Amino acid sequence: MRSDPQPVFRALADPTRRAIVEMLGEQPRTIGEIAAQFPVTRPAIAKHLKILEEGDVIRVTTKGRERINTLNPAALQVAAFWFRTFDKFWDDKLAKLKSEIERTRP
Amino acid sequence: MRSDPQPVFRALADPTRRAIVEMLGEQPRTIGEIAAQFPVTRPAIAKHLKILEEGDVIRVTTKGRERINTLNPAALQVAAFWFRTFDKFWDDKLAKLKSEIERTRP
DNA sequence: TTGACATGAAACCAAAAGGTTTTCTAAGAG
DNA sequence: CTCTTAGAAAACCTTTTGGTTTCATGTCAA
Repeated sequence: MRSDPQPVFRALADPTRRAIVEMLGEQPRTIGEIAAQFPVTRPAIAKHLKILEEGDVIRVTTKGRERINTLNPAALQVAAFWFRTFDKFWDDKLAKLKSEIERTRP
Repeated sequence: MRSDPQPVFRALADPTRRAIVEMLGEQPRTIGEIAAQFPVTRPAIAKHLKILEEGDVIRVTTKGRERINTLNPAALQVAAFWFRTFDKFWDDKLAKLKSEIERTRP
C-alpha cells in the first residue's frame, strides 16, 4: 500500500487541485463541469487534472466525447499514510488504539 | 485547530522538505546539521527551512550563533485534518470509531 | 584581538508551474 | 450532411521554485 507519496503530495500542493479533489469526492464529473466551477479556463483545469491523474488521485474514463474524472481515494491514503510517522506527537492513546485496530483487522 | 492548510501542503510538496521534517521528528537540529545530510548546498537548505517555517511546520530559536530548528507537529495536523474528508472512502467502521473516540475526548 | 565557524543575504540562473489564446478533432443532435 | 459541443494540443507568457556562488555578519575560543 505504501508507495512513493511524491506525485500525490505534488498533486495536492495546489489549492485548485485540492478543491477539484473535494468536488470529485462527491461524484465523478467531466472536465467541463469542473471548469465551470472555477475562475480559470478549461485548458488550465485540464492541466490540473493531468497532474492529478499522474498522481493516480483521479482515474479517467472516456464515454463518447466526454471524459469522466473519478476520484481514486486509495491514492490519498498514500499521502495520508506519511503523516502516521508523527502520530506519536499528536495523541499517544489514540494513536495506539488506531494501530491496534488496524493491526487486528487484516 | 483547522486553519488554512495551503502553507503546510506547500511546505510538504517537496521531497527534501519532507525528509527534513522526518529528521526533525527525531530531534531538533541546526541548519548545518541538516545540510550535511543532503547533497545540496547550505543556502538551499536554508531556503527550504524558511518555507517550512512559513508553514509553521518548524519553529526556530537562536542560541548563540546557532539556529535550532524544531518540528511543530501541530502544523502537520492542519494538513492531516484535510484528509479526514475522505475517511468515508477508506474504512467506514474505522472512521466511525475514530470520530467517536475523538468526539468523546475533548 | 584574532581567527574560525554558523549563518544571513544578495545576485543570479534554469527549469517548472500555472495560466492564456488559438487551432484542431471527434462525437451527438437535427 | 452540417452544426454544435467536449475536449485535445500546441504555442506562448510570466512568476515561482530550487538551486548556485559570492560576500557579509556575529559569536565563540584561543
